Amino acid sequence: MKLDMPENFIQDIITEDLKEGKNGGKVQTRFPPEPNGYLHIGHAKSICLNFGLAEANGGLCNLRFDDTNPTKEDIEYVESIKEDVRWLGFDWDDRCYYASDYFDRLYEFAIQLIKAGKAYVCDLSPQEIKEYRGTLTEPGKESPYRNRSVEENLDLFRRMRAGEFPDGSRTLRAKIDMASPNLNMRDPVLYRIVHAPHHRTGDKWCIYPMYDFAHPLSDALEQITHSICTLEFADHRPLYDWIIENVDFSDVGPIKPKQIEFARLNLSHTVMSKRKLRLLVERGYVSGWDDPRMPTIAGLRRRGYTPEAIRNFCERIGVARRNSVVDIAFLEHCVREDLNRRAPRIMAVLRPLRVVIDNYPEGQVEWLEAENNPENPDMGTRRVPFSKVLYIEREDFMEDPPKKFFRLAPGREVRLKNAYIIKCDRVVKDQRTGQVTELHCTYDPETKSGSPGAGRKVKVTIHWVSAAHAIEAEVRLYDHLFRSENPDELEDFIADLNPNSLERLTSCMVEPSITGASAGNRYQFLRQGYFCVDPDSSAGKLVFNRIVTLRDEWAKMAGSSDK
RNA sequence: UGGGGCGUAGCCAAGCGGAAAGGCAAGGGACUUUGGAUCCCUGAUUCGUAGGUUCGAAUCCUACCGCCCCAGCCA
Repeated sequence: MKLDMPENFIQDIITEDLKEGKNGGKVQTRFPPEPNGYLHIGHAKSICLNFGLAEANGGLCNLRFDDTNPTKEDIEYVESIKEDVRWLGFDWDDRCYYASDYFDRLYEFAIQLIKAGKAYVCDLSPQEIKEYRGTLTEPGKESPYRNRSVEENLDLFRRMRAGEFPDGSRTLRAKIDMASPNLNMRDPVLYRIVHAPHHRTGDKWCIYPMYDFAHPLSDALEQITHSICTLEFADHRPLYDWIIENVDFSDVGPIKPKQIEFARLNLSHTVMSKRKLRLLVERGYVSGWDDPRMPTIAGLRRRGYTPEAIRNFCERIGVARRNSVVDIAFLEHCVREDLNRRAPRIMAVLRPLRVVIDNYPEGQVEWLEAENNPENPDMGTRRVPFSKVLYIEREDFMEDPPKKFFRLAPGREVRLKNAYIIKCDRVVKDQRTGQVTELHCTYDPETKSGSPGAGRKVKVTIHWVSAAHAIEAEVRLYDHLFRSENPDELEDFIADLNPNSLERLTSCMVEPSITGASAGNRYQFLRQGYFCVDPDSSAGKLVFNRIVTLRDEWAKMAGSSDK
């Protein structure tokens, strides 16, 4: 996987380190997800960064599951995470690690700290620890258990491990500084007692290391040179460094990992926290983690996004320390750009309006040639059937058109893509509702595409499908999940859900060349957007997801003031 | 009122003492058998504010203002 990483401040740091000969010229990164939820596009940014930086600097990136909290993690998530990282196009070879694989060594490191008088077993309850911690503006108080002897600490810690004490009754704490202005340094908990089975280590442990202890040491064990994480961990860096400096792991290697923080990705019109995404899934606001409206990798994949588009997006948004909200329009731009080059064109009528070509011979069928992708002639051509009765898009006809409407109207002409110019002669309406039910048109036989007479200009070209040959399909149209640009800052983000984020059209008509399409296939429906075959499709019925619309000048005009 | 971060166009984002990159969005035009694509053009006399240093400041200094994060035995 080759990423064209633009320069960023982390690359600057790496470049500087390399110049100074740090770490023997080695660059080693890691992507460390906690298996407690599905990956989303924010993780994609981190994945691209970690794998990209490693690759750009001749190094490697490990996949490491940060699974130190058995009560929140599950094997289901590790499988989905692996699938998503792989799908994005990254390869960790045989370097898939688990913090839980290090539990034995981490335990030894803890013993080491105890022996050095730098950690102690504390009997304070969770509530007491909180009270002793102090506040943002006042220093904390030292635990009465802070100065136990090394022997007693060793004994107690071994018994913690042996399961002699109930959950919450004791912890192992680092002995640092209860008066530190950085709360993370006020004797942070290193180990807690949790009598819960772990998805990988089973019942072997009843004490589990905290992130602040496990993470720097896992990095050390893997000899990570640059440990990249998000901004909220900046306050933890002094603790990260304290662990690295106070634990002796020189037998594993000389590299002392350094933590570097960057701003996580926020996307407009969606939420990114696992908690909120889980809520959407659990309360049924979406169909699942892979609902095509979700910003999860699984959701984007099902929607039809390509890994290339997502990677390109991640590379182009930049890496900085400033909190920001990237406009989702930029993500959409990235897929359009990718799909414009790759997606074959086909004609599909989403909201059919029947058109009868009065002067076209009954029963005649012409198979007309159509380009598969004007951007790429190598993609070849196909034949589409033309006959007397067609469907066109309801939106492509207006009985009383406004000034800028160039499409079909009584007495007006349009070109049918790859076919003929037709003229609208008569409008048939439902007597009761007044709804237009059918158009009668005449075609100009001289204007067949490719023929000498085809040069005649009309204002616009529309798509169509032969009624007798059309394949009926369901099409799901998606819009932003939330109405607000930044639902995250709302008191009640659920109330901001876009009621129109999904529209299902069940009687769409697609040209017959679609026959045989399978889940995951992507197409451009001419003039409408990019669509992807959904796994819900069955032999009898295709289901499409709209990935993204095409840019639409007319929609912009129509959407504004005078329609 | 403690500590840690961050303020460059509507949204991202380069810039690191010597005349404010680029992308998205927006607007205008050319072209077009997709109102698609493509191609042109239009934006900051100014970088949160105010002072200061300097021949010269978005870049250095000072003060102020604003926003984000931290008081889980979560990560």
